[in-house]
Amino acid sequence: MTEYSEKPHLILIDGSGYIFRAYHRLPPLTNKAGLPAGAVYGFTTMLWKLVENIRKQDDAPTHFAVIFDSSRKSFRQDLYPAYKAHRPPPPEDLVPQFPLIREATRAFSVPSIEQEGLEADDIIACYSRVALERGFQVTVYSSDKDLMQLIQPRLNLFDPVNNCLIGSEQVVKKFGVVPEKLGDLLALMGDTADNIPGVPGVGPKTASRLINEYGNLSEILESAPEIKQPKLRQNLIEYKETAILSRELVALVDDKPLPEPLDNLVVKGVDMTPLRDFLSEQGFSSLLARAGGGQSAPVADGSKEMAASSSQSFDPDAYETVIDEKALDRWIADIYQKGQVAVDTETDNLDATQAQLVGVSLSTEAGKACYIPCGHGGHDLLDQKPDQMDLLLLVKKLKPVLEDPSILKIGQNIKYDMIVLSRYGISVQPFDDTMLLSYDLDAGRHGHGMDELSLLYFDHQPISFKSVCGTGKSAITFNHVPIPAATRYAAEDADITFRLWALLKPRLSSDGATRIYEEVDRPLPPVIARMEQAGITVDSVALHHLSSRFAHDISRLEEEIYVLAGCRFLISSPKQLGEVLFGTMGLAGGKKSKSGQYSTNVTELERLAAEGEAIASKILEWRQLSKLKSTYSDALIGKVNPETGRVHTSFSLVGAQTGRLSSTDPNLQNIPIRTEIGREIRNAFIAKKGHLLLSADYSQIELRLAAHVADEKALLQAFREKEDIHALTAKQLFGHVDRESRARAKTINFAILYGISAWGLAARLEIDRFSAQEMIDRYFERFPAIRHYIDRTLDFVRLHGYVETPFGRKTHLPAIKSRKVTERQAAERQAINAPIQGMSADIIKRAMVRMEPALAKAGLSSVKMLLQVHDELIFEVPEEDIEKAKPVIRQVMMEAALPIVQLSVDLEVEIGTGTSWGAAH
DNA sequence: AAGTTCACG
DNA sequence: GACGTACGTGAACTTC
Repeated sequence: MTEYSEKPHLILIDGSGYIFRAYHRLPPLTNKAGLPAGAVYGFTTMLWKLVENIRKQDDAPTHFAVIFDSSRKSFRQDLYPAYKAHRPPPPEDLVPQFPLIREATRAFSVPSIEQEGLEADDIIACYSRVALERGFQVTVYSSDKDLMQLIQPRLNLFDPVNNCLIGSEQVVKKFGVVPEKLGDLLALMGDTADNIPGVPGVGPKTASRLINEYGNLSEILESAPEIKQPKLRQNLIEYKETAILSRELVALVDDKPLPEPLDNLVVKGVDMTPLRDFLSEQGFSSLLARAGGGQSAPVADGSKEMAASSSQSFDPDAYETVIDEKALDRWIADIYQKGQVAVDTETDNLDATQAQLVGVSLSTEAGKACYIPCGHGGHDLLDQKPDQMDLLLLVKKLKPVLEDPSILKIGQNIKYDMIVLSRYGISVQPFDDTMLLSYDLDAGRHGHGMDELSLLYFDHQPISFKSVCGTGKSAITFNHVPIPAATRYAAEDADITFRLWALLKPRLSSDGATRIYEEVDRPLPPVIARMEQAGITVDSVALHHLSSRFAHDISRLEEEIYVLAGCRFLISSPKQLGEVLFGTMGLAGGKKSKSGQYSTNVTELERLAAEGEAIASKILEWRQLSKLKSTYSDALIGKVNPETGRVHTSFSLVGAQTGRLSSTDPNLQNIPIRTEIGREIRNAFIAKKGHLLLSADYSQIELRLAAHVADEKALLQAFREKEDIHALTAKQLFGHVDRESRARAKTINFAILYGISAWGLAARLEIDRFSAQEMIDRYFERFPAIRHYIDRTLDFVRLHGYVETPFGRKTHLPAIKSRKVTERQAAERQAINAPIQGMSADIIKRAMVRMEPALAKAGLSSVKMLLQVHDELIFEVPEEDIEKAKPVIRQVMMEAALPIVQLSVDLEVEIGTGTSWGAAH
């Protein structure tokens, strides 16, 4: 037996878990030989990362192996033939990849282990037992709940998805029992994926309660007759044998002989030859390049060239925790010397409007960052607070810096920090926002979250919020994070933010994005922050009434639907509904969706309803009411902030590729209006006492902008003469105007904005493709400049890979070069639409920025802007100021494009007022 | 986590 | 000759 001078550490990779994750994460690629290799590639990159990262760790492994399932049969099938019987066979394009994946493992000089009759979990258990007996530390890379049974001192799981360790504590948090009891819990619960029966009616909650009450499974089964709940008692008695069988099935076997001696798993350097051979055989050229040119591979003799590929590496131990005044003064002096600082606030709530400050992190140069805790420790009196900075002192010291006009503050999504800090009397300015920089430079290329940008630019995976605070119910708020961990996380965020700024800011001018950043997006965060903080009042009583009315109608409809269907089923399940309608009931209609399911969407149901199927109209009504109840009346009540009594949405500045805002938690940009019953939801948005809501919306702004960018004289003239634009189109296309032809013309006008296709238009208008094509041809005949605009735009996007608005907002469309026709055509339609939708967004954003100063100048500071819904702004106005406010708002909105863009068409603004949002329309 | 549906501009 | 269709969002729900 070999002796190790260092403390031995064994890492075991659950290979099967990795395979399936790689398969689902990646598109179906093929290798050089034309065989499917998406999973092979994914697995290879994961292994690469793993091998590379492992070397960087302090407790680097001395032993390392990847474990695979050998075949689909294990001893468990002998025990219980139905075990995993419901599992569909692996996808057919995955099957040929299994042997390649084992080959990949060996190419990295890593042992690949499997054993007939045993599952990977069992082999892992066997190695773990032996290693622990020999005094090893063991880490199992898997998030499989069965493997969590193994957790004990010196053995942890590492969850590769969330990048965090899973120990006893996490198991208790997740399941409510210690790892030793997990087998009993899993046996009681059962597992549908593995077809482990368990005890009916027992889920995770009941199982953990029973275990904590009675100690273990056999005690529970023995004490079953005493249990109070009749159904549970009966099930525990009746399914006693099933429970015992389930216990055997979930138990991991740890006493089989090892397929390879433990000593054979010792970590060696990577032999480059087989690795390069493998990569080149598969045609993984980017990886080959990284492994090539005589450079050594990831683990080879501990060299650092992989880590050095990013400009400067990240060292979490270099970050400082600042808890005394002197240290803070040193940082402030450094900020004044440098002239700029990256700032990030840590709080106890993701919702900025409710968040308390927990700490602040600062960074003044790459690699140099600190964290200043000021709100750690629990909030009840008994909880001890750690040594940290006094909150009031911190605010007093930081306020002059954050408000100093000569110091640039850099944030990643700085709107959040502005909202938090404003509640401590700090108004941050001037500022840059790295998220907005990225958005204005690279919309359409990738996302703009910090983790994604860090990985992209620095090849560095930041410490995840999840790994610090956990997820789901067991998540803790940041004030409960121990300060050393908080420093590593928070200071790193400031460090990354600073580095992103240094990288992205210079690109503004070289990429031609200065105008859109400076004139449209950068001024927005404080404006939107104030809107979010203002919130809007909802009438909870009215919403409650609506909810109960909906509930009543929904259950009535349910009964009627069941009668018509002749059976009970989950109406909310499209799968079950499709089977009932088109299977059991035998209604006409075919398989529609990609996954082979019957389509049951509005169009289908309306078709059935028109054919006289009573059940279809009932389902449509049921759907409408369920939607209104669950998404609106129920949900909005829960979103009322207890402190303000109002609902505060969060607007995302980078949510849409085109420059539009988006709204979340709750989304207040999709409140119903199109149906009578839906509009009642909108009526529940009300003005506060003595005020009215004012809604101002741009009339047909996108069509006007299309007319402008295309310079289509016929359309421009029609707008100038205030003609009904859809009626005009109807007249041009059909020679006459009535309700029907105007509605069709309206559809066509929209189709133009969206990038028309004969098929799409045909479906919408329920005509054949040829008539649709004829209509499109006629449209272009009458409005030739529109066709010219489309052609020009497509030429441009094919040449440059992006389109842009007159304000310089770019949308990148890399799919324009796709070899797949459908992807390419989709990109073409986006290219036609993005400049128009984007310009509309630019204009309303400029109006929003100018609105506050304009109102203030007119003595209307009490008018509050509350919401933006793409072409509409909602204000709350004191009753007596209504008439004075209207012309100010109208003028700002109409002139918002000036002076950068002189539109060849007027923008019209329609204004309505009322006590509710519904009434203001 | 993906797929389906549906609310809005 | 087949493909699969409007553009942009977010939330709830079921299924795997």
